[in-house]
Amino acid sequence: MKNLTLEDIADLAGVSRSTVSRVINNQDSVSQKARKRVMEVIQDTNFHPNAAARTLASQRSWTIGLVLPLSVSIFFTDPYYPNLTRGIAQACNQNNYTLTFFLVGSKDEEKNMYPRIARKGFLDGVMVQAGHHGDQDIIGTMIDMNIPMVVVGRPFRSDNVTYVDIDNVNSSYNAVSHLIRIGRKRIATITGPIKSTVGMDRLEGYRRAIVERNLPYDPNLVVEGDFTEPGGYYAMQKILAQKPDALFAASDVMAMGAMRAVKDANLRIPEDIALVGFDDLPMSSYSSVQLTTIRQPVVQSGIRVVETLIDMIENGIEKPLHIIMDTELIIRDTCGANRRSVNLK
Amino acid sequence: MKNLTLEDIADLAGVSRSTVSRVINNQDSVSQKARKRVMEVIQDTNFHPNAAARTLASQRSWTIGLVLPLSVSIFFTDPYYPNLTRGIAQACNQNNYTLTFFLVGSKDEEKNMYPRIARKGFLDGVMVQAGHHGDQDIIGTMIDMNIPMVVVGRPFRSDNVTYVDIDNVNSSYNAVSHLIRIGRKRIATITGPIKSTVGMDRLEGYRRAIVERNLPYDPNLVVEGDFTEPGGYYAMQKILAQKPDALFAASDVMAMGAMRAVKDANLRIPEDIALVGFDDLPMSSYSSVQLTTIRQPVVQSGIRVVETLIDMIENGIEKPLHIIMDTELIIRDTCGANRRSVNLK
DNA sequence: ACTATTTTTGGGAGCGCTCCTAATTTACCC
DNA sequence: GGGTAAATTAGGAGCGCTCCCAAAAATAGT
Repeated sequence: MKNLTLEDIADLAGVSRSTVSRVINNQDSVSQKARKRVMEVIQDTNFHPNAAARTLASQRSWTIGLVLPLSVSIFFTDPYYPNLTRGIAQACNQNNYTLTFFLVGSKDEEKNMYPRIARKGFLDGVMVQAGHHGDQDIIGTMIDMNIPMVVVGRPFRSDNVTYVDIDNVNSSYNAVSHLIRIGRKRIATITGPIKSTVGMDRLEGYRRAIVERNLPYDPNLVVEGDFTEPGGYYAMQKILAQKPDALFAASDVMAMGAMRAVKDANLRIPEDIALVGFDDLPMSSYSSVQLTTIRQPVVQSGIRVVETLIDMIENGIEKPLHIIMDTELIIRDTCGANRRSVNLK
Repeated sequence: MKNLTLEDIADLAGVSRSTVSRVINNQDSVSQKARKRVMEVIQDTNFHPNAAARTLASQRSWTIGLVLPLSVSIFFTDPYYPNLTRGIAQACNQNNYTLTFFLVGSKDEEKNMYPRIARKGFLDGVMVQAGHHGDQDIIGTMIDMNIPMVVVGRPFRSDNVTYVDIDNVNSSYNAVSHLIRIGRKRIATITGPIKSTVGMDRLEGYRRAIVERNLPYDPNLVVEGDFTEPGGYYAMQKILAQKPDALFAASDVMAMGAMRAVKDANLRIPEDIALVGFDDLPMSSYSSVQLTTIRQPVVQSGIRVVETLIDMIENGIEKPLHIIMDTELIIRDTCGANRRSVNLK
């Protein structure tokens, strides 16, 4: 069975190639009669125009890419990424774009992946998860290739780049302020990787809250984590030696690890250690003592990223946009306060 | 800056379009001299051939798709999928294929996604996660469109389809047999969705082990779960009323929920309830009492799926293959036996 | 009825490659 | 050096669309 082409449909419908093309692209200036006839034939033959030919002729692929650089693939243990992906996929479907997926697994792969991502006639635009120094490579490549790009998370050099992020500094400032308000004095933190913007910013929020309330800033209470559960566990073991009365964990996954360490040390949450996490993963509410945390709108961020990118593709690139999504403090059990939620600016 | 084409490179290198094409496609019968010259120019100009044009001319896109149908997007809470995706992405990179991602979010989306997936000039082949009745639609569409396909997990109608799966019946048979061997008498199970092949098969393995050892098959000890943590929790609450002394959970995530229910009921694991899960997620070993479970090679399955598909694409489709990956019983704390691991056929 | 518009239609050119064939160059051998 | 075979090269045709422009058909206006 030979592949059908526009021309075949045209013959069957007794019109020209151009008319069929107009019908398919839903353009006007086609007579009712012709349109109806063509649509029938398309139905009957189950015809779908060849994607490559369309892309070549129109210079548009209706496909966008999501790049998860090396720095990210390590944290693939964090449900944050599946959720982000879900938002992105959903928005792509909604807008009739196709999503292609680049998961960089090793330094070697980067070399030949980046040009492949940016080559012409393939993607209309690109989303890059970033926030580590290593991510500047891919961002630079995309800028050089002049392909529309939206970055997820604030990259290190962000001036000429459109990105979607939350206000990490302010969010964690609020998380820690809450712990102080409740009366805790020795508040520790498990940070994200300190070479990442998320890690830095959430630590900065912690620092500001501490300093602003005239609590002593004790470096022994600050331990770097890696956004994994075991990472949180080991970090918390170190911290426990310092006799803290509260903890701000820069992610829920690390908070889970920390909780485990606290339990293993036979201490109680929140009585001995009050705890606030970050992310509001579904699993944060799957326990008898539920986690107080900062909720960030992961799925919505994904949607926003796609919408922003599509806007850039279809309406041209204006000046770089910095889009900040709202967060919320969800007060549950682990901080010891009464349950409620607080919108953060 | 105009886009470079093959012809431009040819001019710059003082050869013809064809020669440049040969160099790019790494074909022989190009003189050393010409090849060197062309490669230099390609380097200097940072040229990459247009993907759409290549696809149109060669009828190959070097792109494959992963379809997660509606039935799957519900379980996106299970780390199984991120891991599978990781294996798939890794194998794609290795083989220089690009991965596109179709996450079906709603019944409505299906309608216009399936033809889009199968349209010509777009994908060389497709991977479909399946195992529910609802997945027959997409499988049927792909077969009709005659596009190479590998299914992940055994679909309901599997005769004419190539798929990669594990032996679910035998694996859970072994899990339950282990509990029996240890001396447990009232063994309960939380199943997967019973309308899925995984759900059915793992239950069947449970049944066989019970019956074969002449234990009574008590329907009250069988509760359907949904592969989520809260699902496992509620299922276990029901089961606890039946005073079991062991549980086989059809997934680790549900096992986690079950453990939480057991703790909330002030019972001990493994003393009061012995527990075996299924999957061996990393998190299964992140607790003070670590989970005994069936390890399935998720990442490797992903790799195998891709390799099988590429083979079909490049070497044509032979008869349908049914590829079964090995599993392993990982004995840790929750069953009460001595830690070790047992390869399953 | 006969222009003057407007709406609809058809076909050429072109998107940037690959593949094929034929022409050219080079290598080889007596 | 001349003839043959082998290696290399060039360019045409074609992949299946979109876009543009000119031609044809329908409609309007007087």
